[in-house]
Amino acid sequence: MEHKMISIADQVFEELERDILSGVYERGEVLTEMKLSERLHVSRTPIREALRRLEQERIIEPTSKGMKVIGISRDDISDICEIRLRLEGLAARWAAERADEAGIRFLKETLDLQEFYTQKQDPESIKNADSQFHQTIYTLCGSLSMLDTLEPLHRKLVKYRRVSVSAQSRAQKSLEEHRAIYEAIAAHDGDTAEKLTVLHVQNARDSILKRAIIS
Amino acid sequence: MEHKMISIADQVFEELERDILSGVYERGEVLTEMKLSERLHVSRTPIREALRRLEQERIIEPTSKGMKVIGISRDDISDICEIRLRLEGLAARWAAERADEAGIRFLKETLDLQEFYTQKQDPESIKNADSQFHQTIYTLCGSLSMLDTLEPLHRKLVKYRRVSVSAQSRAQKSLEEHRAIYEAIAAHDGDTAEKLTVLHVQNARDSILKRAIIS
DNA sequence: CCCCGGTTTTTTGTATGCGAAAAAACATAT
DNA sequence: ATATGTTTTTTCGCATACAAAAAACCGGGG
Repeated sequence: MEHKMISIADQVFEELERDILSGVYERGEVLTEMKLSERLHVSRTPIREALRRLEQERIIEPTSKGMKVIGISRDDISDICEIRLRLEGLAARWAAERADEAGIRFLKETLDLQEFYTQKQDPESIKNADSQFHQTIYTLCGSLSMLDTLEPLHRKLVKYRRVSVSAQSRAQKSLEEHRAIYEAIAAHDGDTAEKLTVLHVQNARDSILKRAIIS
Repeated sequence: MEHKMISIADQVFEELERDILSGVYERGEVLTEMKLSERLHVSRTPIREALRRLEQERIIEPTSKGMKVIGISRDDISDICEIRLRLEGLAARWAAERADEAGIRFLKETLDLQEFYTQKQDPESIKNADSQFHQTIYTLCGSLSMLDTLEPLHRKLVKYRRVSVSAQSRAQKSLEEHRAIYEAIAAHDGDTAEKLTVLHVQNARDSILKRAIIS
């Protein structure tokens, strides 16, 4: 079978995105193709490609001299949460209505994983499993447009979600909410799935906005 | 400071996007860098960049041999309309709450333009003015995340909007709905703006889905 | 002191070459 | 005739060289 070849450009993109979102590169810092090229020991071509993708996601911004790292303001976070509030419920509804058994089993697996790490109290892994649960719903909902819409928004919050979910009480509650959402989706109960998801996103928003001190 | 220079890559992107969305390149057709390179008389580099952006917007899809033009199904259109239904109202609300006087004046101008072309019965220009009105609201709402979310969705529908709006009765009705929305935004009445916009998007959806025979 | 012209430097934009990987075409043996 | 192995072609990924544009610099005149 054919292996999925991971291009250098992809690796650079992921590395830069991770490093920017996790603060390795600070807000306002200017990245130039040349500097990154010698820093990462690859030619400018894949660097350019990665920068273009970051630009399209508004993680960086072109300036007269290089690309500037864009910060995310408290208002941005609030707006993104509001947008998610309107969409995640619909995504969950569609997942409930459209997912097949294999998809539901896969969702169960991600849920089990989250449960495992929550018991372990491993914040980084909890965050990943939490994200995975949402991303899986985006996929199960059977609309690429929904996936393309929610995924970038979700990714932008991931930095602040880590802070949020690392409060053990919130992690526990998040797990319970996920479980309820899963049950509704597994039962193909769109109404309940949507309702529960809206509540979940509201709670997540409150948790993020309460704790987030935006740099 | 000199004026911004429009790169060849940008031009190629816009040309390809337009040609794909308007059917010059058909669904399923495979585009290779070399062919496009000689067809458009530019090197592979800007072609590559444009193709990458089209790929990210899921307008084309990588295959073993070249990039394949992705079609948009009736279900896709329906889903996109449903997503817009949840978001456009919020965008209009924010625009009403946040836009300044200059922004409102600008919105008025796009509305006047639409009125002009509607009287002229010039379908292509009507479509553009109609799109412009929505895009302006996305901008006025003061959330880049909202802009980035709604703009790609809106662009994907533009092909079918043309068909829809070319029905004179719908064009007239759309204009009236826009005017009402404008009034609400100009009066900073978020509730009304949201309500009217939801109705407007519903009507637009019905109009598109009724007429669209997806190739 | 400031500002205005031209020059230098920095940085991005584009073209092109080379090699790898995969697909296609071909040939050969059973 | 088909299956399998080999060569040829296609296509992309990456690196690099060169061009163009914009920013920074600098020296002379107000």
